[in-house]
Amino acid sequence: MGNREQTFQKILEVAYVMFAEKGFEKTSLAMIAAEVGISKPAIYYYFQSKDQLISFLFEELYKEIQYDIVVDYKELSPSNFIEKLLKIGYKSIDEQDKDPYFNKIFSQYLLLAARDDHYMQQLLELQSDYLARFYDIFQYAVQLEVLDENANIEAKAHMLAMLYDNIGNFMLTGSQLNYKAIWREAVHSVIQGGKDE
Amino acid sequence: MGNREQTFQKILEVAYVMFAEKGFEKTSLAMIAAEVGISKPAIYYYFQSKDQLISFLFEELYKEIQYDIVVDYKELSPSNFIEKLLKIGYKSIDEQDKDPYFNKIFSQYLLLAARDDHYMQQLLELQSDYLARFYDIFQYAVQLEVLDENANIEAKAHMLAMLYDNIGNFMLTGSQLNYKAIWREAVHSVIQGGKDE
DNA sequence: GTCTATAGTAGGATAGAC
DNA sequence: GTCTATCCTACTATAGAC
Repeated sequence: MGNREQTFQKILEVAYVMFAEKGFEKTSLAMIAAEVGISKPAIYYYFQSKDQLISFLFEELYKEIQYDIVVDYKELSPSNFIEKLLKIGYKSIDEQDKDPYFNKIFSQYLLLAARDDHYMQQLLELQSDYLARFYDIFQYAVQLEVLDENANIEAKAHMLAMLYDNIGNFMLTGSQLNYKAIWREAVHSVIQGGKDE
Repeated sequence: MGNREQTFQKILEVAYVMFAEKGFEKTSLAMIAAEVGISKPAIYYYFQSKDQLISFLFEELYKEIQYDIVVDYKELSPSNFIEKLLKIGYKSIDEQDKDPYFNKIFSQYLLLAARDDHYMQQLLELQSDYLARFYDIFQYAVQLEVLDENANIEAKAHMLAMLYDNIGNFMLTGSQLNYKAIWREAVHSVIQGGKDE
């Protein structure tokens, strides 16, 4: 890795942390530069503007998220279906403990999206991709006869997706809830309810 | 209402809308003053600083939220329990359609809270109050024998509370989901799951 | 109670040297 | 590739007149 690439990555890393901790607006380029160990104008060699730096960071996160929920359908069976569904939630809970910055940054992009169509469009893509993954899993559950085909598959899938999403937000506030128990309850409720209807 | 009170309220109303639309940082006191029809320094007659205006607005919202979920336990019976629980969600969904500003503002205070203990403390109070209300309702459900006492009451209550909360966030992004169907599914899943265990 | 005028500060961004 | 120096703009906040 050359000097150029090194500084570039360092700026991104520092910006990621500072944006998460202080927010986009309250983080000035001067502060980032100081932390990186370069001067403010040097940042302009790598990024056209502060907005472009923020936007570039989003693109990087965007790529990461898309590989977040991965399910290997070949592994799914009627007997291990619930277990696999539980693991999806557990994994997310464990990861959010590890990187406390991610959600702080991400919720800021959500706010930006309310005023910027470019971000909004990409976030909506993420969101619908996200909802679709849960929906796919539930459709497969019908095939496996874990769920009745008359059960309200879509509502069940969206419910779990929305809960999954909000666990991250709650962890952000530092609430010490038993998230795994909540997720377990949700998964069991949804699956059992679908067998009885 | 005197002139003084009138201008004071007008500043708050204008600030509420502009903060929601553009965000705290991108809304200057000059913009608020222009919209109100006074000059910028005039705002300092009513508020010590911009931060104090933001903080005051939060206090007002804080009071509103606390009266959000109201349940009259005398009205609850085994036969109408699910119906009443459904109404709590429906009401929130309908109200968020009406005031699109509330969530946009509120999510900004959430971000502030991550860096300001004062906000964090109050938000945590709101959140635990909120979780407790759902928990109380579910404990009452056990009394009514709508739910088995061995059912995981706490997890069920927290699950519904978190879903309830995130419906607002999703509506903020403009996602056109069938929120009432999702809420209905959640309520039914949770109650039915609890009877069978 | 609201104004005009202005101080003081800090931000993003650019020009040009090395 | 990184620097110094500097510009422009916009903001919060204050002083003091009316």
